Amino acid sequence: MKKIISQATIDRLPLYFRTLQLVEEEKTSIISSDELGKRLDITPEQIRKDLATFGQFGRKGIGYDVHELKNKISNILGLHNKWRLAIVGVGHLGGALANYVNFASLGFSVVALFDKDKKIIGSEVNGIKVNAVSAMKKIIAKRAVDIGVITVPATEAQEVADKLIKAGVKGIWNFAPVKLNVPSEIPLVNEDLSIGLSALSYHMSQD
Amino acid sequence: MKKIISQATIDRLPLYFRTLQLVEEEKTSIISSDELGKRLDITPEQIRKDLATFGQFGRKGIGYDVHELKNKISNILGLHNKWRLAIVGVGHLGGALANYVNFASLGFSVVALFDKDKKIIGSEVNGIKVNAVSAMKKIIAKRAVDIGVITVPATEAQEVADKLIKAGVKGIWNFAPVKLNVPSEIPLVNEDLSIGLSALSYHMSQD
DNA sequence: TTATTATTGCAATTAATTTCACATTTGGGA
DNA sequence: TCCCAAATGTGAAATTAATTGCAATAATAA
Repeated sequence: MKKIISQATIDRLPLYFRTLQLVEEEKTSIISSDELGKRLDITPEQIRKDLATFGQFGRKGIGYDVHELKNKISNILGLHNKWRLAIVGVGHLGGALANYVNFASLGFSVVALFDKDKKIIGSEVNGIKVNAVSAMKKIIAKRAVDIGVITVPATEAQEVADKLIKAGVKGIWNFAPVKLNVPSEIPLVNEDLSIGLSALSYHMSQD
Repeated sequence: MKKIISQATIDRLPLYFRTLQLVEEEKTSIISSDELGKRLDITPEQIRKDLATFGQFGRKGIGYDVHELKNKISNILGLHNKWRLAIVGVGHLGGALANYVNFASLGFSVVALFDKDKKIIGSEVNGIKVNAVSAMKKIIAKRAVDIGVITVPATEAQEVADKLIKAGVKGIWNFAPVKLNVPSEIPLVNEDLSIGLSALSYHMSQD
């Protein structure tokens, strides 16, 4: 009885979650879809519809319990899993992600770093030692890595993806600007910066 | 006679553009929607529909001229403008973006860096000197900056956005996980890493 | 107690996007 | 020259997503 939730809805849930975290810190215990919508520029109807896809637990005339809703969304998104990440490619972007503090508030932690460059292997980034790509299989198993983060050049990304999957990661977060082929049971999310930048360029050119 | 192109289509155009760049390097002069689709995992019908929104210039029975199509997409996306970027917040992420080479192939260049931390101001990143946020107005005008890139903490992002707009930038690329209020004539693109990561977590939790 | 106001949940509708189906065009080979 | 295979372009159908309208519920104040 798996309810199908649309990708559009899934992409809005983190926004709700983050806003609820902030609201919770403000010691507010109830919030309406209207207020949540104002903070995020999303219509309250859209929010109610999104939330309704996974059950009803708002209270008519009142609103939603902030704490309860936050936990519910956290569960839907699987954030209680405390996912463990390995970053492959400790260049500028990989290094930045290794230091990215916002992960922690979502329950993610970086537990391994890999690179193929001998000049980088052995150094430490944010307290984590950089290992050789050749040691991937062993270290990923040992540190119980769930998610592989790919921050290598596009030309090497497919090879790295194959290795990560062979080593046992359960999902891939890809920053390389290339389409990766992965088995259908391995979730893959692409973070393609050139799309957003190009879209910005497009909108700036319209007048 | 401005043709309205959907955001979904605009987001696919950079993928077509990038693939065409690669195909061009392979010295291939003609490509079919079928071949392009295979490389990107997008149906050929979808590609033809997307391209049809801005005119018809494929050749029936033949396909599309790689060079012509690439240039056409570049023009649609406004990539011929050679946009000039300023990055505000030279932390790990801002520093990584300052070094990001993929920008160049799309015609973007980073021409200014700003931070409020006195320990960082005056240092150089990728050959560009980091300036104080207080010098923003003057430097943005002088260096003809088009796009402001926000890589400061969420709590400071709105203030930075206001300053960038006052200084005259024509678009904003925001990496801070917060909803920014900007005038409707200033295009804004949000690059929210927690959305993708949360979506990955969601899909990994479904079984 | 009763009216009023706030707010959710949901069905119906509308809008946007994708997929399908096929007529049309082009080049090449018999 | 004529037929066939390979492609595009596009209207129609199907699907997916967003919006609208409203009944139902809860708290509060008269």
